[in-house]
Amino acid sequence: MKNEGHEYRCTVEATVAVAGGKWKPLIIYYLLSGTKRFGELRKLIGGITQRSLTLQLRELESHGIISREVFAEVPPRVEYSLTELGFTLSPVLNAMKEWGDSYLSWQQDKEQ
Amino acid sequence: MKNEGHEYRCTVEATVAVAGGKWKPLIIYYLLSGTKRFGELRKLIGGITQRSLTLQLRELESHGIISREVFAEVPPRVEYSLTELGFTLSPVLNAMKEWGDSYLSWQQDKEQ
DNA sequence: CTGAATCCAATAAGATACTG
DNA sequence: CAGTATCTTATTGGATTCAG
Repeated sequence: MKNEGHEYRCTVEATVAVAGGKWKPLIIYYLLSGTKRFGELRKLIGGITQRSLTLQLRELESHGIISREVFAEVPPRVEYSLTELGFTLSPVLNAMKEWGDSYLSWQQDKEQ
Repeated sequence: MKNEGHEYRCTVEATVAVAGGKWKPLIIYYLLSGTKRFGELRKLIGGITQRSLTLQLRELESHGIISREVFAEVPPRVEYSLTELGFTLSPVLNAMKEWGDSYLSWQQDKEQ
C-alpha cells in the first residue's frame, strides 16, 4: 500500500494508497465521530497492536488525513483528529459502513 | 485481509475483508462498467502480475462478488463479471473514485 | 489465452519487553 | 499513557516455467 510518487491510471488507486489497507478505514471511520486518544482508538478497533496502530497513524498523518496533538502532561496524552482533508473521506467510509451492514444481513438471510 | 468467521465490531471491517486490499477495489471498479476477460483486466489494472490477479479474482469469487465464466474455445476465454451482490458495492467504489479525483486536484493546487 | 506451480524477496503484522 | 525496539511469523508480490 505504498505507491509513493507514481502516477495513477485510475484515481481509485490514489484512494487505496492513502486510505486503504487493513486498518486505515477503521481508524478514519472512528475519527469521523470526533477526536480520540491513542488508547481509545486501540480499544475501539480491538485486535490491533500498539505497533501497527502507531505505524498506521503515522502514515495517515504524513498524507495529511489526520493531525496529532501532544499534551505535555503526566501521564502523557496524545489526541488524533481528522484534518479538513480527512473529513472529505466521509462519503467513502459511510458507503463502506452501509455496505458492511447490508452484507451481514444478506448473509444472515442466506443461512436460513 | 482474511478475517474468515470472525465477528465484526464494526461493519466497516466486513467491507475491508471482502473488498479491501491493494487490488480488489480496482478490479471491482473496472467490472462495474461490464464483463471483462482476464487479459483485459490485467492490462487495465497494469502493474499486477498474473498470479496476484488470479488470487484476487478467486477471493472475490469465493465471497460471491464476481462470477467466472469459462468458454470451451481455443484459445480459451474466461470472462469475469460482477454478481448482483458485487454491483451493490458500486456506491463504495464510486465514492473512492470521486475522492481520488478530488485528492489529486487538491494536491495539484498545493504544488503552486 | 488463461491460468497453475514453484521458488524467492519484500512487506505487513504480531508478541514481547522496555521507556520517558 | 503512548509509544519504541527487537524479534518472529504471516501474507503478499514478483519472476519464471509449464500446461490445457
